[in-house]
Amino acid sequence: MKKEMKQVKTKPAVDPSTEEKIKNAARIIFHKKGFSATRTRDIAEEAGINLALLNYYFRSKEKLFDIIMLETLQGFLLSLLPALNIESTSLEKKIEAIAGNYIDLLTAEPDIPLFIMSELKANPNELLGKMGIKEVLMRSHFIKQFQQGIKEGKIVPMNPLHFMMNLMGLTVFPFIASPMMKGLGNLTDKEYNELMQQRKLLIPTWMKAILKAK
Amino acid sequence: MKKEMKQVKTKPAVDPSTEEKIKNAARIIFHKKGFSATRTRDIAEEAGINLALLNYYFRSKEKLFDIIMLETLQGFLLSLLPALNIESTSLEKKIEAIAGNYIDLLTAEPDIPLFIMSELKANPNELLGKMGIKEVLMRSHFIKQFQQGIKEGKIVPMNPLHFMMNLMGLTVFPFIASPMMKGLGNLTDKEYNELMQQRKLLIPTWMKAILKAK
DNA sequence: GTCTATAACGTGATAGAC
DNA sequence: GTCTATCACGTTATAGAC
Repeated sequence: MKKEMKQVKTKPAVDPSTEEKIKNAARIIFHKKGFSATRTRDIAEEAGINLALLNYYFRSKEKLFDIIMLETLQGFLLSLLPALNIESTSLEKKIEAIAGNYIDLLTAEPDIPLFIMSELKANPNELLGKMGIKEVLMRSHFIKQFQQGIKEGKIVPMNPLHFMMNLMGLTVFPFIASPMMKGLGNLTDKEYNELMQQRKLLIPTWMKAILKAK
Repeated sequence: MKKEMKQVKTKPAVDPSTEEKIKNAARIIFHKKGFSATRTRDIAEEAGINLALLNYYFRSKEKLFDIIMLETLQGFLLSLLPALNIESTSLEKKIEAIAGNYIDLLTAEPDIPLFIMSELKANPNELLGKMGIKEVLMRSHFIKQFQQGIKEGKIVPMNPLHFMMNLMGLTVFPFIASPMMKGLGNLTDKEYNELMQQRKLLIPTWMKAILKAK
């Protein structure tokens, strides 16, 4: 019996609502600094609004964070699904699509992986369970092709989790470790991004080799 | 002209000094929660001492953190060196040693990688430069063997950084992503550790395949 | 809805007795 | 060296005017 009605936004892209402005600011700051290190004042400043408005719209720092966390995790995991479930493409093509998509996504938003891993560990919640991502992933066409390949002797038998860890490790880890890697290699951001672009082609090659390695 | 003298510890193992107790507690809490999320009160409680003593010995939370950070980073990176510089072993054997060492280290202290990556990013300092690890790594026998392999046509030409990222990605990433992977795979800690143990043998096989992949 | 001012609380650090 | 008590400050959240 709620009486409030969602306000109709006439030009959401040109003139984002205050709520949107706060969420966008929160996303940026939370991703960059994590929950504990961000102050609500930072978010308010980034959004160009007053601190009180944040609590007016979202009641608390934690509630705002939960929203950002959920959206971020969904964006990260669900971006996999389209590639995973196209029945017409080979396993190799799917690997190519996943690596390419992730590298593009993370080049644009490099803070996401470390944010997710840190906050998921700090707050072992049931988010992953609620999202039902596990079931979707494990029943995907991608996994079916993988197991079919094993059955046909084209792929060396291996726990699918190893396979997922390898693909993610090769793709996502360089973004998590970029401060260290840039430091060890004396690389500028531009040079590092070029390495990442190279990996779009390299990772599928490597993954193919891994599938046959024994 | 310092007049203070280091106190002689008669039984450091049995009866650690207060300073040691605080450092050990700080290491545990900082590794688990990172700088921002840990409160000095947590450290004091973990150490079984009073909060005031922490400031008496280390002056500030930040100074204590810097010590832990330096020691942790050294422990993580320098643990590589012995394996890297043995001239009598093959590249394959070195990969085996590195993967095995890291998996053992991180099974015992799984918080270390996420701690290092997070804090290195939050505070882009010159620690890595100061440690001189870059030079040591790039001039190691390990890298020489790698480049020799390329010259002899036994290894597909590849930026050494890709090689390092791959080895670290396959080895270290599963520890960084363990909350997510355990969630996706519905695994207990014990089952996850078994997967990690399997990887001691699998990673060298995969890395060997990667070196030849084209 | 948006602001200013302030309350309520948590945290790092110190004073001072022992 | 170690403790209790307390300060000083920053931060989240709210009250209340507009």
